[in-house]
Amino acid sequence: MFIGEFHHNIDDKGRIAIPSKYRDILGNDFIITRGIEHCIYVYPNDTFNHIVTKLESLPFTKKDARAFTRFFMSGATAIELDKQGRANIPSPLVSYANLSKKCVIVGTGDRLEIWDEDAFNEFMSSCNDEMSDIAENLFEEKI
Amino acid sequence: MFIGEFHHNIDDKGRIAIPSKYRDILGNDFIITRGIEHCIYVYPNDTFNHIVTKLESLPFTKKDARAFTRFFMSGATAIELDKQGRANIPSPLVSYANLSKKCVIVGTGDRLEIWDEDAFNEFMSSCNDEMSDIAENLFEEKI
DNA sequence: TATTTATCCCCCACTTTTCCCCACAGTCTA
DNA sequence: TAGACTGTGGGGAAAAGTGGGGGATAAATA
Repeated sequence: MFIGEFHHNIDDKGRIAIPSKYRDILGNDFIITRGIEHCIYVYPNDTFNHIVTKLESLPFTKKDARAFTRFFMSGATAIELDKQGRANIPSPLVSYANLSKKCVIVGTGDRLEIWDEDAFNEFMSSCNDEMSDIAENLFEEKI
Repeated sequence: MFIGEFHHNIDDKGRIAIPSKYRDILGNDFIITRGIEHCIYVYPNDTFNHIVTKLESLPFTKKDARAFTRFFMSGATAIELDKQGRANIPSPLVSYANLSKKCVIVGTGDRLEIWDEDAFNEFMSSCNDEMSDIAENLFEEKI
């Protein structure tokens, strides 16, 4: 399970070090793709394949299915870590997530997310106040 | 499986390089045809044949079936890559997809899509805002 | 039928990008 | 304090993408 928050730099070549703590779970190759809030999702192969299977069950004749599949699959890239444990982020994803230099890598259970540091701080502070309301509607009964 | 996003140029002769990453899956000959959002779909032969079978199962007595089959089949062309790994796009498809110079080639699971860069950016930014909503309604239960 | 015109491929050469390797600095551990 | 590990930066070789020229084949015209 992915937990925690790490602050790493992405360099001019689009390389960013994956926290060593995660490498055991991720292995040497895995998938990254566009995330919904302009961040990057990092999935172990199994998890990603599972989502793809779900998406493939949707017909391409449905507009929303096309849009989401395009969004999700076109952003996806198979990553292999180099000997230093870094992932090479393709430039379309770098610009999608507005990664400049300072990045944040956070674990969110079944995946990692890579954020631009400023964007992450902004997002977190913007919903900190609402968190009480957000939590309110998540579950009906006791968890 | 086709994933990823590549930015290539189409030249005056209508040639565009298919990303080398895809050539293994596609092989040397495959099918391209009109896609729904004014882009070009690229299918391996098997996949294309499978869709054709599906379309043929629709009765020609239905107006929509006739229209869509006509749309899909009339645009189709068999492509052979040249020795540089480029596909020659027939001019009707070039104009259908408004390809000028800068193009985007994206993988969407079972096929590739070739877009004019401007058109692609426009489409993606137009549905970026909705992507959260779209994702919201795609699945009811956990995927 | 012969000549011209156009089209399509193939090949070569250049540029750009990508990938892989090495090196260094800071931190933690034994 | 020495050694190992982690994160960061840069250089060089190889691959991928791009553009243009030339020859073969097909179409068009006299």
